[in-house]
Amino acid sequence: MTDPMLATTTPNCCVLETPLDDDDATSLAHQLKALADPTRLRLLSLIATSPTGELCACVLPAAVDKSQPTVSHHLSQLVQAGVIEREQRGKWAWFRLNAGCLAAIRSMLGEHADQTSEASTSCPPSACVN
Amino acid sequence: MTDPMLATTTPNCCVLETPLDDDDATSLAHQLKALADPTRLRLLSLIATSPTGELCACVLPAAVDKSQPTVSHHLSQLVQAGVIEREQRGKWAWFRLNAGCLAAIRSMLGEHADQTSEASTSCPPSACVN
DNA sequence: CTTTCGTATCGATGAATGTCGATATGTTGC
DNA sequence: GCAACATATCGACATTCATCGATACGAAAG
Repeated sequence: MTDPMLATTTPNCCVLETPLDDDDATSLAHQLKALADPTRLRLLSLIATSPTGELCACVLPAAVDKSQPTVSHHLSQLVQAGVIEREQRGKWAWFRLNAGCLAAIRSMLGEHADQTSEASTSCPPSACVN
Repeated sequence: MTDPMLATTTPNCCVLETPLDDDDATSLAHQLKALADPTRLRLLSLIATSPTGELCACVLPAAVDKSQPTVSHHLSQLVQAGVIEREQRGKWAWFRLNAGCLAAIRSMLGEHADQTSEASTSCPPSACVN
């Protein structure tokens, strides 16, 4: 209605199709914020790449070199964001990836961002880390 | 080498393939942090959905209802992260999406996150916003 | 050259966040 | 019930960050 050149495949789902309203922007920002931390990304990555598809919390403090409360805190953030799922098994807590959530976040970042431009700079050349 | 069940399409690029080392996690976290703010997401979305593909900075403070210094600050963050590009044209600054960067971030979140699971919860039911 | 106007930088401030030690909760085994 | 252990919660602290007013920079116009 507002813009005739859009409406290709996805109606109004992602950042590249329709200007986000405040609510959508806030909720997407929440999701991304849950991912936007080195320790949480490493935890997520460890869980996601586990051969069995799940990982016991007991190995994680050592794996990411952080204290047990810190790891517990980060795991809670990831669970609350819906990126991973928690299961109590005896006295151990096991975590599993929720791939659907990650896919949803990815699609919010643009369903067809690939065909639009073939990675001009890929991203920041080197200024990225700072 | 470490895990025989991987190596499907992407070698070692994303969170779902290989456990991230500290450096990769830090740089990905930086990228995501640049996106993980409601105001920046709205700015990005406005620029990305502009019919001409670019937008003058002069319209943005009103568009997102934030002060001019605040908008300038957020635009700088997005430029530094490589998500948008800046071009000085006369006394106006114009911004354009760098779709390649967004695609790169998306692929870091998982090339084939789609086929792994069909959005069980999609994401957090409603607890997401808080 | 001076004024005007768009944008960036500076300084300050209040809020959010990552981290950890201490402690509470909860589950297993004796 | 009690001891042992895995995990969560609490309180505190340092750091980061979003925001804005004031101001500096830069380019166009007169």
